[in-house]
Amino acid sequence: MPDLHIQLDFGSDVPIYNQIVAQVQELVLMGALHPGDQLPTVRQLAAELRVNFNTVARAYRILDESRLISTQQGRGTYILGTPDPHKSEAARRRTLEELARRYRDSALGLGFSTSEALAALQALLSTAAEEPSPAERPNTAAENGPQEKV
Amino acid sequence: MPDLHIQLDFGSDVPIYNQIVAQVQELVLMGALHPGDQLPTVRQLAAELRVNFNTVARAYRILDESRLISTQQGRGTYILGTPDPHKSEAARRRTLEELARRYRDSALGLGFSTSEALAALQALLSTAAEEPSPAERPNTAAENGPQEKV
DNA sequence: TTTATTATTGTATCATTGTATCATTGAATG
DNA sequence: CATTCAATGATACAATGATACAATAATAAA
Repeated sequence: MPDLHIQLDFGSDVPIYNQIVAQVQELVLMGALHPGDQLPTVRQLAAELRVNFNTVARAYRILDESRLISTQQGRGTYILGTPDPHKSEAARRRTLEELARRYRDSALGLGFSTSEALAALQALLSTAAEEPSPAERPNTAAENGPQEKV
Repeated sequence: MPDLHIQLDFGSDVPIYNQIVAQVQELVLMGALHPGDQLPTVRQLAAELRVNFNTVARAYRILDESRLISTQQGRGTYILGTPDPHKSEAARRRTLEELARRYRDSALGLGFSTSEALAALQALLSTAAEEPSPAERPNTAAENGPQEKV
């Protein structure tokens, strides 16, 4: 759990929670925080910064909504995996193949044939015609990161 | 002791224990788990899912209270009689569709298109040509399950 | 076999973490 | 002034984790 060295300016007109948001974003961008890293708890950081922990929680929630971190009740908050660009194309491909294997095995385990599994996927993809552009979609999933407290 | 192939989404707002409950219900409903089958121990499943075993225990307790499983201190947890003995074909179909949805969403989360997801599955199914016939799968069912002293 | 010991299983209790809701503050505005 | 509203604080809560415990099984000892 790294010390974030966040510096607040209580005289500023920019709200505390926004200062926290900005500085965490900065730390991630500069590479001081890596995917999977656990952030201080809302109460720890709040004590360090001499603010109410709700203010830290509010900052964390904003960062969570922007998919930069993952806040998990009872577990903590973790830096979320960077969207895509850092993962090599080969690694992405291997992950996709692993997902396909899992889907096939699950279907077989339920007594379906591989052709039925394939047909089910085709049916799903044809019904949901509107396929969101990967560029626009705010990276809903991938959630690889935070479950392991590194 | 079957591997349940439970997949958790730590970023979701639905609690872990509810995700476990839902997926076990699913597995029973579609016939992947039969009366008498022993579930993984709370610690085994917890280690596999990277969560605290109390979380698994909480899920098991909920399933026990709904009379779907029987948790027995010192013995383990076992599938009870299914409330609906005829696992409907519709339920199996719904489960397959849910699995397909998960596969698609995971692929999209990795930045792949739906067509790429489909192609990956097709490639996998073509390479592994040996497909076990569903008819051959013997019902590994409850024939001699570990007598539940309920 | 019988008994004692050890291991494994689920249970109970509390601590820790983030969340939800409302109260308070203080500055902007009329 | 009074009003309003965003920012922050206080409190209660839900989800998860850590630890000790009790019940059952498995094994060893007598």
